[in-house]
Amino acid sequence: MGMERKRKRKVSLFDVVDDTCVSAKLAKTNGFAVHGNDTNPLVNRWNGRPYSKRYLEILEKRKTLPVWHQKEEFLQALKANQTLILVGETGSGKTTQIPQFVLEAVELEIPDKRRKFMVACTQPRRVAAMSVSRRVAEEMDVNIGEEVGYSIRFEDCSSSRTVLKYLTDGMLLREAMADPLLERYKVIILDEAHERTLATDVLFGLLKEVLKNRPDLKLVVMSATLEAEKFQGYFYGAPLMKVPGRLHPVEIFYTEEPERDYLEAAIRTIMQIHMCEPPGDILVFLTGEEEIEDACKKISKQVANAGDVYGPVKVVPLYSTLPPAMQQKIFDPAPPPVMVGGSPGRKIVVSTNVAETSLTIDGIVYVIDPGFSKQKVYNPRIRVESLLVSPISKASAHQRSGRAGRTQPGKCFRLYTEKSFNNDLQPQTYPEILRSNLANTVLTLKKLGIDDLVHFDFMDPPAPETLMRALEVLNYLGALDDDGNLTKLGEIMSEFPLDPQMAKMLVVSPEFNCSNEILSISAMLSSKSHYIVLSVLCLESNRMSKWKYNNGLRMLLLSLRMHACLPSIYEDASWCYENFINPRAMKAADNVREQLVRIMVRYNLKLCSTDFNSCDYYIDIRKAMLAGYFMQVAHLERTGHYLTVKDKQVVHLHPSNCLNHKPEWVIYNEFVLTSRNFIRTVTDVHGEWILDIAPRYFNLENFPQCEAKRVLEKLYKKREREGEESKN
DNA sequence: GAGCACTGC
Repeated sequence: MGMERKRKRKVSLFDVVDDTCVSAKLAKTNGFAVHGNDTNPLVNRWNGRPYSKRYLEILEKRKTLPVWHQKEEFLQALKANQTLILVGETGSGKTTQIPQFVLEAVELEIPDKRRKFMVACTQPRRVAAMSVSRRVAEEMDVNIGEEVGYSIRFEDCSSSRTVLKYLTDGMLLREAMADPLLERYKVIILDEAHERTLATDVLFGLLKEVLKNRPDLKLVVMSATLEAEKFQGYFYGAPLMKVPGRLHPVEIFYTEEPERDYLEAAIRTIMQIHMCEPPGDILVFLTGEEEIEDACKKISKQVANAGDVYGPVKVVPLYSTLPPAMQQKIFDPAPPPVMVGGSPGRKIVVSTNVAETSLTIDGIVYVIDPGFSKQKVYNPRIRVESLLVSPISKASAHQRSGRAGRTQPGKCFRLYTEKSFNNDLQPQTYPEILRSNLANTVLTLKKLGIDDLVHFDFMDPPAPETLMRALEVLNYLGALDDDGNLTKLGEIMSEFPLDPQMAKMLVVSPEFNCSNEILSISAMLSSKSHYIVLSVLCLESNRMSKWKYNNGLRMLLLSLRMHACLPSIYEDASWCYENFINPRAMKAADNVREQLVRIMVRYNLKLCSTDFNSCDYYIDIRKAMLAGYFMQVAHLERTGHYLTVKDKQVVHLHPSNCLNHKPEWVIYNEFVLTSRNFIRTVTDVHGEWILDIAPRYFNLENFPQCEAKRVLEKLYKKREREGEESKN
């Protein structure tokens, strides 16, 4: 209800607040008047220039895409409905063609030409947004960034002339935070909706509300086929259009019996294909880096043992944290025969789920699918996200097998029985929203003006406990008041692309006189800090002892400080080497830092540092960290183990920590559940600070009985005594 | 004394 009221108010402001006036004027001077020139088939209506020869060539190819056969049908359905669902498999051309069809059919200027609207098309991944928009700009014979553009974090490649914008789903959600009715758009296309990313799921619910308040806005939801009816039900029975894909047939094979060891079975299958099947590259899906590297070694060894009768093999690992140069190897051609007339070579790609959606490798003919992947799971009771090797879904298995049929008919070997496929695999992977900590999402929703989360129309509503946990965390952080309304602090926090704890730490850091340092820490933590230092260390264990000799934390903070002061220093490769720093990761962190600084400046948050020679320098930093992470405190018990405060989980310092002793109180950035409960990226804090900085969370009245409580009680009493003494 | 599925802002 609250949201609707707010929205309506915003609509009434429509004529007063018109931030597109400038762009409208620009558009006119940029030749937008040619818009009416549709009748001249040789002139591009978007920029008034004659079409190039290349345009006409591409146009002929475009017309052979399956989706073109249904162009008229689509345009009629679009005209007649506010929401439309379009399902189509890989190769239908929907991602590139549908937005162009929409442009042809929708009036993007209001009659007096004071306002110009856009068409948006969302993608779950940045690379897709970039590459697809480039392709479409070429197809439309315009320059990228002008009439067709894209917008992703760190890069807005669009202009006042842009009529079609590809953007990540997360980016559209960000835009909605500043413009809740998405008033700059006339049509919004949500692509790859079946992937059910957190951002897409939030956009679903949001757009349903926006559509009620914006009768002129249209929504097209594009997805793979499997969940089409569910989407239809959710969007009030919106019409469904099906577009055939264009893939080569893939023959599916199951095992007769369940496999006990999928890794062994996968390698056995590879060898069978290599020795018995016609030429063609192989793609194997495994679960993680270590498993993949291990498998690659074993495969190379077995191929070598098989002898020269069979063709040569190139085994290539693939996972997202692999350096880009190594990732490129998946596109290398298969090796040539060893001798003239010998058996042709084969490329074997051993990959995580990246090859399922994000990366496409042409030339794959055989897919081996053991049926597992690492998936995120969330336990709201102890607020911990962890990764678990779990069976994949039917949809995922389908997607994997499709990877064999991109260039010619292929084969997919599923290392489980057909019965297991039918009975054991769930139809869809659980959407991310059901497997995540929602603190950040709830903050975003509040900022979007959604007051009543319980009745928010989620396609799959998260567990009430997960929502309650998120509300509780935000309330303790001061982002929401006791009625669940967004506070001024919460509003500022929501502007930062960070988790709420980190956003809080950053927003309050000027009070501790260390925002320059906290900016660096936030930037590095949110761009995976351990890769900056530790991956280098692991490779050079002989240098590690030298590094360990120094106080690790101080060392890291020192480099942080240099980072804060001299951002160009990491361009010096030898300096990076000497200081155990990965320049690529450092550059990424610096990008993040710059973005955070811009937000700080926008909200008048002071950029400041304590004097480096002051003994308060590190203390101030640690206090600011505590101000964000006081809900992630662990206490060292007399038994020598750490217990997380309140949740009372036994945890261990992750061996990658830089501490040379076990402090009584620590705050941690991450709780990871692997062979044991580990807390990773740990900083020591003092009990006295806890009382000062988070008195409400550490209020002893509703505190479970434990050693930490007794220690805190003593500290409170000591403080009382000191207070009285100073009075006397 | 362990070892990060994949995205995104």
